[in-house]
Amino acid sequence: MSATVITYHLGMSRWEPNARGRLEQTALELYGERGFEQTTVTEIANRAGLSERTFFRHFADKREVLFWGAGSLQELFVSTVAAAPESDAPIDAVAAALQAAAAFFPPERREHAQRRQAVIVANPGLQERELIKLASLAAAIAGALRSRGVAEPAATLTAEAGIAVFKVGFERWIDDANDAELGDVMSSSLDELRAVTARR
Amino acid sequence: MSATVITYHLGMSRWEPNARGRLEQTALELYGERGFEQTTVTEIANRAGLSERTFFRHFADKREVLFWGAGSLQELFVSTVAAAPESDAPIDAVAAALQAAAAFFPPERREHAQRRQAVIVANPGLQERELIKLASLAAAIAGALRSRGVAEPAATLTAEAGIAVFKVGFERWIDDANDAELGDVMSSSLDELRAVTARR
DNA sequence: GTCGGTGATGTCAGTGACTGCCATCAACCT
DNA sequence: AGGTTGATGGCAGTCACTGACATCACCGAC
Repeated sequence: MSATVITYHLGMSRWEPNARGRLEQTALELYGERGFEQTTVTEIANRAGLSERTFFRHFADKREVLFWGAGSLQELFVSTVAAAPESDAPIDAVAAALQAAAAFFPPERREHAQRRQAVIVANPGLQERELIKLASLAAAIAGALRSRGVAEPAATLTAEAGIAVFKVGFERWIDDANDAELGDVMSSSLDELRAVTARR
Repeated sequence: MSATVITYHLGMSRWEPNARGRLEQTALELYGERGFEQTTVTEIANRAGLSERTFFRHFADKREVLFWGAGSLQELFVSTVAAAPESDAPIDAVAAALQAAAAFFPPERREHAQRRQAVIVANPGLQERELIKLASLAAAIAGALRSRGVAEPAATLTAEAGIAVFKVGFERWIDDANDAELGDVMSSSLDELRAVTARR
């Protein structure tokens, strides 16, 4: 363990910069090493050179530290759905958003995503948090579809279908031995969903 | 508030029977009256004539008391999928399970379901718990489909599509002003999903 | 240049969820 | 009668999370 150096340097501000980022990184490390439940918030904060209280100023709870990035993904989904050509069917607007989202996970990020996902699947509480983030994403997509004039329940069902594809696609991308592009996995997963729900 | 009478009666066992059921009912009442977070486990247990410690012997945590019935619903889903004719396509086996599940919520149970759902939608933590129960349900359905010889990712996608229909259908049934049968709502929701994912 | 406001942080005390451990006591079995 | 079992109570302890208040470098107004 490398001691975190917290000293004042010439030209530096009062505190080490990027407290939130340090907390995020430290938390992922500790959750990975000892497991989520065996890690206390005090440990995370101290290793990051901060106090427990400061952790809770940056993150609403012990789980949220792993999900802080979800907001930008949601914005990307919503803006892509909104920007799709009017002529696109709802499912095609969602398909476009899936491609845009896939671009947020380039091959370089796969290893980090794997570590993160390993922590999440090992703890039910973290899975709960992931699921509610995805549900929030689905609700936002449904809202964007409604803004395009899609009625209910079509908007919600299309959004939920899109999230189902995202979940399955992302999981396959994480687990896949070959290094397929996430966008391709998303495309084939959507195709598969269409095949599976098609009337015979 | 009616005082809970905890006395020993001739021919009765040492404790009032059905401790779990009393805890469940009391918790729903208090969550509804004061809200989930404003209710302490001690309050629930005491009003039910038990101790906090006993609450946690019956339920893993404060949220679980509202979700104890999920197990039997999951069994119903799985056994119905397993019992569907071999000739059924995966989505049709899931459709049959949706109908079987709908029979678990006859019109008489709607009012209770509404009260329960009102508590859940008012609290993010409870929504998280509901979502992980649905995810567990989806995983179980996917497993049942795999036992029928359905390959991945078709099994998981079909199961997730089924859960999406269940969520949307259940919510519509709860909110619906007219008193449609849940089975009918499920059918039309599934039709809508098919329409929305269909290729043009 | 000094002075007061601001923002990020620390400290501390408190509440409540949850757990481990041990005691109790009626019912049941032998 | 005596031993076992099962559901419970009591108690101490940990830890997540919150509110209130103090600190102190920075920064802009004067």
